[in-house]
Amino acid sequence: MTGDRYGSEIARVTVKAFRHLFPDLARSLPDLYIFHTDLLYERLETPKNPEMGNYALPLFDLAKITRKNPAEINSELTVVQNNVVRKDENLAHLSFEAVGGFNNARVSTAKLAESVLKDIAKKADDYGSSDEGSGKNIVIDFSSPNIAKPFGVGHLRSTAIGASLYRVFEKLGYKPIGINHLGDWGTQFGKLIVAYRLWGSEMMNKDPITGLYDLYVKFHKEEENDPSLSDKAREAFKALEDGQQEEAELWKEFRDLSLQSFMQIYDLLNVRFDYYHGESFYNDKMDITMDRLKKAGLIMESEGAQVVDLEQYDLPPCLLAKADGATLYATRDIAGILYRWQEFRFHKALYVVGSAQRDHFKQVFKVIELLEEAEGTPPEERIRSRLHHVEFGWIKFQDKAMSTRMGNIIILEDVLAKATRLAREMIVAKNPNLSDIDGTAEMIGVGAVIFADLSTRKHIDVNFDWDAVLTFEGETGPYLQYTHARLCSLVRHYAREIPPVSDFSCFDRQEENRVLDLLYRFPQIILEAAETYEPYVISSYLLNLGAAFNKVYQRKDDAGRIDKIISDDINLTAARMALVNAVRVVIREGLRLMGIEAPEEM
RNA sequence: GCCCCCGUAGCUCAGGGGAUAGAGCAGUGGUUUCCUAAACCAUUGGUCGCAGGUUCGAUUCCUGCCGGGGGUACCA
Repeated sequence: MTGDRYGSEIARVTVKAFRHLFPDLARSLPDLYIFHTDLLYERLETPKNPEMGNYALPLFDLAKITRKNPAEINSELTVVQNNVVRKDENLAHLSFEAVGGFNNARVSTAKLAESVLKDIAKKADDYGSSDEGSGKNIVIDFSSPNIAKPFGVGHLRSTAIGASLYRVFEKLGYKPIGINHLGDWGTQFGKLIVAYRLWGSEMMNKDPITGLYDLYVKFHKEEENDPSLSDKAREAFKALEDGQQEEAELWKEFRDLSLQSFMQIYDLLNVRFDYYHGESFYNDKMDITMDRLKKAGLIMESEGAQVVDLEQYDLPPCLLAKADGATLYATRDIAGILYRWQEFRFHKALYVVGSAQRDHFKQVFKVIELLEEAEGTPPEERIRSRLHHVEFGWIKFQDKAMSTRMGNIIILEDVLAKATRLAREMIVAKNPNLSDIDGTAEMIGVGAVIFADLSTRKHIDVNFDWDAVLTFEGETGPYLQYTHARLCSLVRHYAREIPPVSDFSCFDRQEENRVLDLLYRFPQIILEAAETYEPYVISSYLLNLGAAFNKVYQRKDDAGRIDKIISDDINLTAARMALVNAVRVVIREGLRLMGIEAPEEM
């Protein structure tokens, strides 16, 4: 219940009331959750409908234990609760109400306003920050596109989720270490080298990445008619692995070209990495890794390949080396884990990789576990429990998987460019005097694309839908940016320092309570996003906050006129501006955590 | 074959043993002498894939089936 002051208070009052109501039960079943503040706190829910209050406790199971009607317990309970609260002026802001089997608790809007607005005014952008992660490294492996292939929308999820988790953990005081595990090694380079030698001159005079991509697609097409190409590709890769100069030079050229083009995209997305250790980075660590696994007695030969048998764990064998001796990606991942542990002593290592690779990570993590057992690593040095595969669903297009090989892919740069162009048109139509039209259009276009990607839970497969990404209305990034821009506009209109609020009693409406309740929960939302590795928690929260505020912003008085934030009533205006500023700060910070910029005007 | 994920409004998605199943988009009707209408308000729309089971209570948990996707040793 860290930080949730009101929840704790409600739990305490309720436990007190239960002890009073059920003294016999407290003796016979002292461990029952209703007699323990922390256990009862765990049972508190947020009411379905905000009008029902700020917290709710369902009493149905209690009805069973006490053999009483839940509604009856509830009405007796609320009488006692309200009595307790009335007698203690420190708790006078709480009230309880019985609604069927739900015991609903409310925090007075004025009190909520006082604590939340003061807190946010003081901490500003640091609201919701903590130092719980202080001194702890979190390795985040994300994005990891394949060299020599275009950066498709399929790679957006890993990039957006990873970049967001990076910021979330950083806000909680951890030291995140972002690693881009580039796919810069493997048999596809054999294919590219062969393709380049055969058709390179005709393809490579256009844009290099498009050229490489065309070569890749062409290779796969030709391979169907000419199986000997596959053998040539294998040979070329073998030559590369053996360090043949000609192959190595080609590889380096492909890698440099790709990296250059990826950097443009990362700049647009505002994503950065601490390391670009791709797969090739581990080439010189493979022998040591294999030796270590051999020494631990984990490796056996099977059908010519070197494997770790995992049958007793219900997993297919983990392949470490092919029959021809070439290593595989599992080997590189294992080497990567060992290297990262040695280098960073991470508290956790996250692998933001699609769910298609679930079995792969299960295998790799299991091998690590077996290695630690075999080597007798002391418990505090073991890393298995620190490793997490943060998996997510596919991005499909028209219900089909996108495939680079088939040439059926949507290029992220095109999507970003299209969204930005559309945003620009909108600005020109609506706010042509805006000073930085191009810069703002980019923030909006890119923000729309990122938000769309982070606005569904990560585990489900999503269909890429041009319309969904290019919509700026409703539950979208631009909706939040727009709300934020209007808040900034209010601050500009107010045109003076927002003074400390002296009287919070003007916050007395349901809609304001809702906004304040959401602001109050922001720190918990960040924690939840970190615990579940789920940026969606933040996007959905921000939409609720935006909608709740817009309701306040556009409410009307009895005469049907907009009840303005800025009015002749100086004190009322100052108080409302404190609320405006708080919402502005939280939306801007929330968007930042998602990797989205918030323009002050749009 | 076996394993995993998904199936909720026309569309895209939330919810996840209990309070009338929620949003956005699309549809319909409103709101601006303008604190940015990229907004707000109202309204239409659901046998929560199907069939059983557990339970006082299931859209939610369990089993089976149907439909979609993914994984299942030398790709990553």
